[in-house]
Amino acid sequence: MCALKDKKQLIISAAIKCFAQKGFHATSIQEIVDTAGIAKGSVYSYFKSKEDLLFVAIKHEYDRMMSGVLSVANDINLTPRERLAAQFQHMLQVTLEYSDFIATLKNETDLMVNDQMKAFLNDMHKADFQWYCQSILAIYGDDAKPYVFDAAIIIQAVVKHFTYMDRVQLESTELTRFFMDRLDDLVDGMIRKQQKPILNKEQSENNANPCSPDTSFSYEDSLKAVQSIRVYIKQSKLETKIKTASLSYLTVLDHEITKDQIDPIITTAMISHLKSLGLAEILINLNNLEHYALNQ
Amino acid sequence: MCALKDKKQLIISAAIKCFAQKGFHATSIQEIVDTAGIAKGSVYSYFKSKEDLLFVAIKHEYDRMMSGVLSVANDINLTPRERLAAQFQHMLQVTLEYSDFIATLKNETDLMVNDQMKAFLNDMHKADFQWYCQSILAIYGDDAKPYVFDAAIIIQAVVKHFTYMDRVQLESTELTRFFMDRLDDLVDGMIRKQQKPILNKEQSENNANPCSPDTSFSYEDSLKAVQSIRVYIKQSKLETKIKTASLSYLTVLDHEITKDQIDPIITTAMISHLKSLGLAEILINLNNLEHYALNQ
Amino acid sequence: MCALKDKKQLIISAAIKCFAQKGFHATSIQEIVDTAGIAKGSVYSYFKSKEDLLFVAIKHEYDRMMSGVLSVANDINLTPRERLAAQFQHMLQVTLEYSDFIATLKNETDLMVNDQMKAFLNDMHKADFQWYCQSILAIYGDDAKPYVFDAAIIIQAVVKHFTYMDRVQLESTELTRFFMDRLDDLVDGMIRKQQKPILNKEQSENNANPCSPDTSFSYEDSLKAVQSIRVYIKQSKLETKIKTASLSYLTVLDHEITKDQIDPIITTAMISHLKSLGLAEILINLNNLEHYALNQ
Amino acid sequence: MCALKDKKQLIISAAIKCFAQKGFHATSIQEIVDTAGIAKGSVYSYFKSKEDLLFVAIKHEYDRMMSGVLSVANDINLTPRERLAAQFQHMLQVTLEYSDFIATLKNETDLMVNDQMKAFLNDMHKADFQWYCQSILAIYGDDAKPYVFDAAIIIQAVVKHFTYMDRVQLESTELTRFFMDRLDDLVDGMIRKQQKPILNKEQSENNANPCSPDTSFSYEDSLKAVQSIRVYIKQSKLETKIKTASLSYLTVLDHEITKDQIDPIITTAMISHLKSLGLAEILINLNNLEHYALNQ
DNA sequence: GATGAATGAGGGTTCATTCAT
DNA sequence: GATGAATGAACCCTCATTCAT
Repeated sequence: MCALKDKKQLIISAAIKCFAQKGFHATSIQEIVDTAGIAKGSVYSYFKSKEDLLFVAIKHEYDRMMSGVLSVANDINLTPRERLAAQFQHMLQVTLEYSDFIATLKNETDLMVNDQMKAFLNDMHKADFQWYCQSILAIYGDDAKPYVFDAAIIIQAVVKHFTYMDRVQLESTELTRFFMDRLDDLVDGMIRKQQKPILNKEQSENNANPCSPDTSFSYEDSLKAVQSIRVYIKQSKLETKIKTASLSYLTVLDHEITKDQIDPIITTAMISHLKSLGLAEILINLNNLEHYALNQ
Repeated sequence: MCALKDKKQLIISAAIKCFAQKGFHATSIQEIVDTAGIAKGSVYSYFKSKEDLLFVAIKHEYDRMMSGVLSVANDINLTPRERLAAQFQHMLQVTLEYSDFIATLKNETDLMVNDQMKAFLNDMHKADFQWYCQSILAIYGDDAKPYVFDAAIIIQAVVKHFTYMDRVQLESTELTRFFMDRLDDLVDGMIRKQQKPILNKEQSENNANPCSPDTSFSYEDSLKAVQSIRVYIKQSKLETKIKTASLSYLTVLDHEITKDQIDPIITTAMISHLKSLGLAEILINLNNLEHYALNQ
Repeated sequence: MCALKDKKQLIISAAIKCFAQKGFHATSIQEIVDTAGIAKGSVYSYFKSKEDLLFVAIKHEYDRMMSGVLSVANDINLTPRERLAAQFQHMLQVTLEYSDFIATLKNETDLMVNDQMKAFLNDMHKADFQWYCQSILAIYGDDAKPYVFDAAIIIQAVVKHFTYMDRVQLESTELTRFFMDRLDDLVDGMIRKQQKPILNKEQSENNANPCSPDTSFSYEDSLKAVQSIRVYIKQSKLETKIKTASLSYLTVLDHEITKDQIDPIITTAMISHLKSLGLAEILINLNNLEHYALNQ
Repeated sequence: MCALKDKKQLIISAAIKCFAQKGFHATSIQEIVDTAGIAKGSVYSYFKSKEDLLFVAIKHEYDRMMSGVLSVANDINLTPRERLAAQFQHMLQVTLEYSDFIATLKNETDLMVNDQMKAFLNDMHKADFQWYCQSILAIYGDDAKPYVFDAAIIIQAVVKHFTYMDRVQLESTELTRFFMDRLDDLVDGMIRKQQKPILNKEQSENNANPCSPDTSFSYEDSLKAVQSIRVYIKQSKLETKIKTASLSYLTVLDHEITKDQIDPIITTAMISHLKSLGLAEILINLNNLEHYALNQ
């Protein structure tokens, strides 16, 4: 009964371990199945392809790790400061358990095998960043408001750096205290100095964005992008009504792009509608289209 | 002669550009030569293999970038604080020029194709970190001494994070001011709070060390390592004198390892001599031997 | 200089020979390269895929064979009867030379690996049939007009059967005489009996039609078909003007299909335009769309 | 018992349907079981292998179709002409019911997966042809005798062509009348013109023969063939009496082959006896032996 | 008897590397 | 020195077949 789940998890664990050691592209399916101790063909009972295995594995490990982290981080009996500290502490504690997953994540470019992965990694970074922003605002109040992004990006960088430092065994309680102290130092300093912040909202959203719009996006690329989105939507399981509407928006988009003069209002509106579908798989293409359309 | 150099540089640039976009393993030689506009066979006139191309390209771009950075950073007319600021500023300014190189570096695991690359990346990180340590000590004096590593690792993390944030165009003067201010905030806070530092020298040396000594290094492994080094040195193009001396050191090392009681002084001395040859290819084996010998 | 052409021809010959012996799907690339005496990878220098190799090989052999057949068949110094006889004779004479190609063609279903192949085989059959129709009309005059299709399909069947009868060595002059005599017998009999013919124009067009419109074509299929055509046209090398226009027609088609009531006039017009592009690759989809649209 | 039969028939029907659509090699067991709505393993309860499934399915469908065709065709109350007409008509009427089977047969090469299949398809063609020969002789009398093979091969070609023309719905009564009329035209013409016929008995036997005896059959091959037949008979489920007799015949055959002078009478007799066992599996070997023995 | 997860040989394809021109 | 056709190892993936349940 549980055999299926177990085997899938077995493959995921083996894959994550291999990806951590050699990266996605340098890892062969053979190495994964050898690690898992199963036959080559079995992988394809559970995953459509090597790419799919990567995506499912990353997503699954992320969810597994986050479920623990968030349960602690969202404890409503804690003050915001205690909550952030709790989150730090928990994350540091599970670092070892998820060391392979974390090591796998270090190879951004290598993991971006398709738009789905790009969108997922992007979402991960953004969610991470936003949580820091919220925490900082809650802890330090309105005085810190202008510096939320500046502080968040620093703390994100530091935490990432420490979790990526493999094999170093640091005591998590002390390290948590250290992070909180440094955050205090930073925010206090920022508020005291009252200088212009480095990052505004928009810039911060590009933070560590592994799929920020491709500036070399061409006319042909945009046509392909529309096409690709159309295909995705058509085969999606959206309500018929929404699907039809979305396809209409796409047609409009197509017309706009083909025109000599792109109307930014219409284009933005259409893209906005499509973004609101919440389909991570097409997000990157929408971003690219948006960037292309607004810079013609 | 110059034509040769030009072509080599052309290939390196094309390779770095491709590696930046897709990673090392996902980039084919064909893509590189297409980008460079040359024939496939030509790559092998200048580089032994794809791995060699990666190594030479990374090293070359690193040297090129560093020559600029260091020339500014080592300006003796500046105070230590001004020097660090100058280094920040310069690094931020050249970020765009070296964006492909920087993007290539983001994929640590993907780049570690052999011991040579591992050793080189490790050295890069260490040199970086040590420069920050020295700067901090020089700027903040003895009060900061206990916190040098803590501060250095944070500032390293932050700078790396910002340089890796691609395409975000921030004004370098402001950003430099920002980095310096944050460093002030952090070091001031650390000194004021007078808490126990997080990192000691040893731990800091493992910082972001992608090829720290393999702790599972066995007796057999160490024998193999010595043998492997011996082979490498024999076929190397070192001066005869130096080569002979090095092989003698190796013989001593071999004896030590085989003994029941390894003499740390002798062992360290031999390894130190061998490290001073500057042969990146044997560095990792030397590190592993060192770790093994000192932990018996 | 000719090496490239030679090698391509070598691969084609080997492939056709293998396909003739075992069929397309049962033939591995390894067998083909063993037959050709080259390395596996070389196939992919000349052909995109095994499917592409099949298509190019069939098309190439067909053209090669037809160039000879047609040059004889179109000799304007001959009477229609002599022309048909000349065509028979020539075809029988080259049967041996092209025996592998002819044997390959016996496996209709096995060869229909994609729409391109389906369309090509269909076109082959149709061209064949039409040539017989024209010849019969030219030889026997208006009296034979009602029976053109009936006679043509019989003679086509017989010729095909004899060319497919491998290993039987029949004298081509006698066989040609035989074919002409039998055709005389048949047409004379038909005219004499003055019965209703079996085939009308429409039915005859379905003769051995391996890709007549798929009657189970669904709404989703039609959307996919439009999509597929759009992709094909976009990546085609049509003039920009024509491409743009074609894409507009497609958009209109898309709208029509999505509507509750499909307008047959508009739909037919759009499909007609697209058919006139002469792109064999999209022909089958257009046929399917036409059939679907007109039967809603 | 009946459930078993039903399931076997279910698998056969599903298999034939799939083979018709995509051919044997391009059809996977998975597709067949999906079509049948059963589990993958079940196929192997009823069939030894995919090849066996093909063979049994083809044979089964052929028998099923022929039982109907023959029951009509052998009606002794009809004149020979009425009998042939009845056979035509019946065949045309069941064309739809057996359309998948007929479509499957179109791919001769694809179906020839082993000697068993080759022999079976060959036998099918021969039986077909011989029935036409007999019918023609019975209808047109001795005048037609020289032209029996010529007429039969034409009518076989035409009927095959029409049955292979899928989806064309022609009225079977009219088509039967058409076939009979055309046969009249052809035979009348042949008798009237009194020319030398194209095919003699021997040539006609090669008609569409997909597995005529292997002319390169060697002495060693013939020994192997006898051995192979012996093994097959030993493990067969023949009556003990028949089995013993058959093995004796084989021993005689063995002796003959080993002799310097093979006695054609004895050899032919032995082979004839063995052929009469009706074991398709050994037929091809018997044919090869016969060919070898009679050409020494 | 029925099932479908597991197996691994073998398929098509890619690509680093070589070498004759 | 420059070229790119040729090579074949190794990749990802499919699928006929087996077997424990």
